Amino acid sequence: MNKLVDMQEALSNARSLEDLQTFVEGLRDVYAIDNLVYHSVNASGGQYAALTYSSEWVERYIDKGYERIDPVVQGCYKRFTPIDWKALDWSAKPSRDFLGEAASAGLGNQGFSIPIRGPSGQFALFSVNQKDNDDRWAKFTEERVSDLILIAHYMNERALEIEGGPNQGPVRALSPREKDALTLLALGNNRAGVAEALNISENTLRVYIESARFKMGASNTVHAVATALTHGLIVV
Amino acid sequence: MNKLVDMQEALSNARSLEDLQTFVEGLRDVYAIDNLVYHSVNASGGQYAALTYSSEWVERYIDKGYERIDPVVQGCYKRFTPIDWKALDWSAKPSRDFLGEAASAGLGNQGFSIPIRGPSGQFALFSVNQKDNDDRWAKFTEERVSDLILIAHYMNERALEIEGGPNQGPVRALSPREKDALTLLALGNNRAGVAEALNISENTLRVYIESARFKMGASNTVHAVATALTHGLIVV
DNA sequence: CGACACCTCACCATTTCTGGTGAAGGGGAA
DNA sequence: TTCCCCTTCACCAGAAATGGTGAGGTGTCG
Repeated sequence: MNKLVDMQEALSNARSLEDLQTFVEGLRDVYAIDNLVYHSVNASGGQYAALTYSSEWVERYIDKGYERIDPVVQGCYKRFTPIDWKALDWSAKPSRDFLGEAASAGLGNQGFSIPIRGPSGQFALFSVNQKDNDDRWAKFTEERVSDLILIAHYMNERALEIEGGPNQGPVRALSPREKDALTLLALGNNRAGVAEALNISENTLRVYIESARFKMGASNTVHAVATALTHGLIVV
Repeated sequence: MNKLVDMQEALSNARSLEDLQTFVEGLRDVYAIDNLVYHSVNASGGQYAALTYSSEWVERYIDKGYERIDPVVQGCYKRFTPIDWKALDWSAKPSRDFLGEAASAGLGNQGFSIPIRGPSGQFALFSVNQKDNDDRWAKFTEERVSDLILIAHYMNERALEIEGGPNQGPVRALSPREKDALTLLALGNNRAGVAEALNISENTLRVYIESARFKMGASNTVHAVATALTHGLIVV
């Protein structure tokens, strides 16, 4: 009996956001986990989540803007590798208060999260939460973390493909010169410096910046560079 | 005999970039793959690669700047999910020429790549290249892709931890107001708009932008926003 | 061949940004 | 309590970016 294969198949049949919610609930049961969370944010700020926490906790979390102090979110955004919640920094006072509140809301004491990054600035967090002692939790993570990493990535893949999910439309590709221009600007050059580096006149340079801006619907240079960056159109 | 577990152990013992090179060669032999490539680029443009291609091909590739036309690189930068090279766009003339050259250099006709993204704009590509017919290749990918996804992620993790590898030092954290300011700028607001949104004077806003610039060593606003973005200091 | 996208350059008035300096109250950490 | 960082505001001159329009050449795809 291979749980991983079953889960992958269940995922490949998911066709809607509701299916993903059903999937995380099924995953929770199959792996005997207390709570599971999949949460995705895209470059436009659009969010989508499928989770098994109580709606009271979710509402409170959103209401209070806890994502701003939650060490899981704050810590994972700067990482890319799965991390046990114990390894995060809980020293700040707001963090400890938050921890107490979470416990009151019925969350388990153990957890780990898998950060997932996609193109266009998409970022998702796949978290497992469990009420358990350290020994059993260590055993659980050792056994399950590989499966869950794969499931997290497959789930993110599905979520991005599903209509209305965290995905967002493509942006028109940039021409080589437009990429060059925006890349050099992102690196800190001003227009004069970029024009010199590219060996073109500043007037020509402006045409590239403006056409790139137009293509991406950006309102100014800062916006254009930021958009190109978050959409993976340029690499700095 | 579990190859995956062996490989994970071999990886956890890697302590240097040379060890990673040895690792990819070992991985190639254990999985009976023709060629393997791990290539990482960080936000500062620093690059590191461990691969099994001939040094002639690597030199030629770098010399000619083939990363600019290689559909594998171009295609993967916009994706986050493993992809078979057959599914990429090879229609452009430079792409087809490149394919011919690669074949002459002894590369196999089949391949897939696993894009991996880290924080601070780190991006790595883990590619498998094989000379094989479609049927056997399909069977190979079906059997091995899960293992290779995990290995790719573990390898990237190790590479980032190794001194001199693709990782780069942290940047001083931004204050909440500094984040607000840069975020709104990245979204396309000008200073007047940001000041209004934040309900502060434009003079105050400037202090934030300048102190953020100072912290990140950015030479202007575009650079500051780009840096904050690629280092995961702000989310747009 | 014609459409279309790309690359190159110019001009000009206006808006916006930058650099540098000074100052004051609030809060947390040592 | 003292020190440092955060937040808030002001002034000013000079540098840089912007918006809009026009126009020439090259290459590719159908």
